[in-house]
Amino acid sequence: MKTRRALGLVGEEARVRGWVYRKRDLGGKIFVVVRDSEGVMQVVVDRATAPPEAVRAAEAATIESAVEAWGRVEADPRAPGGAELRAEGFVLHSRAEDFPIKGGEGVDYLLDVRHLWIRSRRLTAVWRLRHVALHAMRRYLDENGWWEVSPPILTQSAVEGGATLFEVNFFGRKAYLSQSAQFYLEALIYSLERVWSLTTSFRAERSRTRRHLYEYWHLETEEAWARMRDSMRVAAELVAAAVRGVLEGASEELSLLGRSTEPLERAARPDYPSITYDEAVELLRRKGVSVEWGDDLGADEERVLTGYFDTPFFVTHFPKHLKSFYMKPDPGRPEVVLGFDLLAPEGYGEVIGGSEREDRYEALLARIREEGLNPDEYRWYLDLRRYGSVPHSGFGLGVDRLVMWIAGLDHIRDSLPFPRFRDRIYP
RNA sequence: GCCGGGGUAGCUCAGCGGUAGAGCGCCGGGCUGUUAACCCGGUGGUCGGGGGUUCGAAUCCCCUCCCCGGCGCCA
Repeated sequence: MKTRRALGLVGEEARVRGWVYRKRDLGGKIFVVVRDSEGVMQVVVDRATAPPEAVRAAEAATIESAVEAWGRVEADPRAPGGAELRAEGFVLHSRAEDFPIKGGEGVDYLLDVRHLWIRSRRLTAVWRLRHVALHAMRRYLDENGWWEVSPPILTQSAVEGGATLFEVNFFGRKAYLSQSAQFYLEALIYSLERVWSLTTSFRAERSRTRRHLYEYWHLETEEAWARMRDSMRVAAELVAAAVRGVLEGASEELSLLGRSTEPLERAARPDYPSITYDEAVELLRRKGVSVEWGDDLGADEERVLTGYFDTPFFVTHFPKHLKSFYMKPDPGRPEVVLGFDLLAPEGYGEVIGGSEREDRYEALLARIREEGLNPDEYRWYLDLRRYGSVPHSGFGLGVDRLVMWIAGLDHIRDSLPFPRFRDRIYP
């Protein structure tokens, strides 16, 4: 049985198995803290009362050895969790060699032994929290009429800039790892209308920040007939659903991670404020940041802006030249586009980017040419505007960034088990 | 790509021209209740790699590789 259940069986017999988390061998007793997928439990092997073979096994057990123990559960305030197993039997299933992680190691070293580091209680709590957040978002989409679809990862052309593509050899031809499923989702709205996907996206930007991965988990939506505001509402509801899901289903993980729940409670309702790019520039100037209209909002600017809000918030209507060619210009103000970002508070920054898409063939073609892109490469994408084009909008959510904010992590690498960032590809 | 910091024992680091060090870990011993247990003893090194200066280089110089923090780019 799991340690969590065994801890509640005071006065009864229990049997637990797992890995040695801590071991303290005193003269008369051996204390072995056993870790499993649900927590830890202390096993006490008493040299005076336990069978000799159990004592020998406990003596031989090293940190991270796989063990199994059985006996009576007794309440004891000195035991972690308030109860412990008084061993009547103890078996060493597999003795671990000297475990290379003892505590106090540096990040570089720990990343080299990431396959072992991921056993830590802290990281385990993150994976659980992540599961809960993803589950909550999937459930929200499912209950609101969205179809989950499976777009390709191997693609021929870019969605974002071409300089940041990972190239692969496709039987002698060049192909690329997907940066975004957006174009494929756009193709699917003509039959399913509301679609979403969860895929890995790849960006070969040589970023050295704590919020970039080369390979990240991308939750994207696309909806026919939807305007920018419709898409923003979905984005807010999706994030709020994830936050609520974690508050309800991962409260122990939040507390193990030392995460304050106050910012999360404020974000549990999807009524996030929204400002335009123009207003953002105005707010920044008021704080003494020197920005000109048309400048991109960098990390410093984002940080200042997040100081104005204590919930996630939107920034909308960016200057056209700052954003991708597929975003639709505002009909009343063609120098800005109907695009939006959702920024997480507490300095975490951009979690979602979305827009209403350009749905007119000629306008899209003109924008592709304006950007110096080759229209031939976007032929099938342009085709979508030739056969029953409709207004549509969508967004992409960085799952890892959302988890990073919800869990209160100080680096995106710990939002997933084997992060691909910097020059790390091992393990 | 740019700016800054750093590579010395298994790990974290000190040493910064004159015989390679500490703490932790590990191994052995002790201890009837530990919470990263404690006490005693032992173990441990291509000083990231290459070249140079010097009587002598971990230490100074050049090249190179790797790591960390930040910027830009984005999710």
